[in-house]
Amino acid sequence: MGDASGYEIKKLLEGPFSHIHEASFGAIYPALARLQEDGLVTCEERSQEKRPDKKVYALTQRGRFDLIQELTVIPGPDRIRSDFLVLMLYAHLLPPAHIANVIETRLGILTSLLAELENSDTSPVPAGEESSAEFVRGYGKAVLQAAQHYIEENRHLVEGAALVAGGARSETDEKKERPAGVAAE
Amino acid sequence: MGDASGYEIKKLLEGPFSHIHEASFGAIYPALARLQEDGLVTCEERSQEKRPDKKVYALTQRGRFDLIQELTVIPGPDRIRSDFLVLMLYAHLLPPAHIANVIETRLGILTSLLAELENSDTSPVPAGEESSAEFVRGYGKAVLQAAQHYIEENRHLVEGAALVAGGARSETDEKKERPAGVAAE
DNA sequence: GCAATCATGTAAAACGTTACATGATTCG
DNA sequence: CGAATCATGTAACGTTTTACATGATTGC
Repeated sequence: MGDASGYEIKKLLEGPFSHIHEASFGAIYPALARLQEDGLVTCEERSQEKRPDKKVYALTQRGRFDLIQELTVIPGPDRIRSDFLVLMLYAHLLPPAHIANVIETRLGILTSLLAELENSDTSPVPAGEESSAEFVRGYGKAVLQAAQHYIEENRHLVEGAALVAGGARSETDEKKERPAGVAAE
Repeated sequence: MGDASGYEIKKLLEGPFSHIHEASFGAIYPALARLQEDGLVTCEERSQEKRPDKKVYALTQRGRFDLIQELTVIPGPDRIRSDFLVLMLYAHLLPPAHIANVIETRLGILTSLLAELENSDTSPVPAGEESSAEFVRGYGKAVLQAAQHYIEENRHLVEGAALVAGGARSETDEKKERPAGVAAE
């Protein structure tokens, strides 16, 4: 999708592409070095003023060919690790105030990911790639919004869990507790 | 969520929990062995007729305590690797027939995952965990359905070239991959 | 002044998958 | 009769994170 440095790739994977894939610097930099060794990308060093130098990588013809080869494999199901959902599965074991806190944090995460997707609407995309990029962005929006709405409308299922079981509600949250949404009943 | 063997845990992560987390046998069996060594689970060997023996693991009190400790960490964003979305990002580089095939396969995967979630509605859940389990199942349904609907209504964005090329959309496409790859435009 | 952003990279350690080994039973 | 399901496990290999190292500039 155009030339980029390792740092820029990381930022993309944290922002508008966070619903697609993730990678750390320790994965990205060695990968770029390997690709360059194999002649699949070229590297152009750019000096910048008031900023560290950067290395901008670009696909070679062989690189593009190899990419296409990789892409012909029919993809299996997405691989997901949701610490959030694992936690929700055991919501009944935890203090309701903590669950409320987790839910608020999650809604904040979803809101900021959606905001980043909206922002990237206006960012330029190379010719011929507009509709592919639009499809992927739209997919992210649809899924993130579904998650957001579902959580908003069903949070009572996990925040109410211990209300039934216990008589007293303890304020013994050793973490920083910011309720903000426990009341509704 | 009750006692289980390694094999059963794997089946859960392939079926009703596939939208939460994944793990292979090579991760599960060593993990169970470690947990047992640390006294966090107990293991009961059960002989079965006409089936291999199985080892049924159960959380100990210390195991449950440790679990709760782990769960008090506020979860970050979900970690996702979607080969499907990566491919869609480069849809414009691939033959439209191949994209159509990939889309059909994906819709099939989503349908079967949803079916498994519906099935698990009727499976028994230990007392006190009903609403947590329901929340997580409902989340999965909401998100998978959103993906399904989005793909159905926006597949033209990535299959676009096929529309230009003319009507003949072959239903004879198998789930098998055709190594076409280089096929010209 | 302190934290964050920009920017690249290495090495140890942790993590996880894949492939293999074994073997009975059931389904088509 | 071959494939899938049930069932556990190991080892090699590959991948990935985490932590460290460095350093200028910008924002609060």
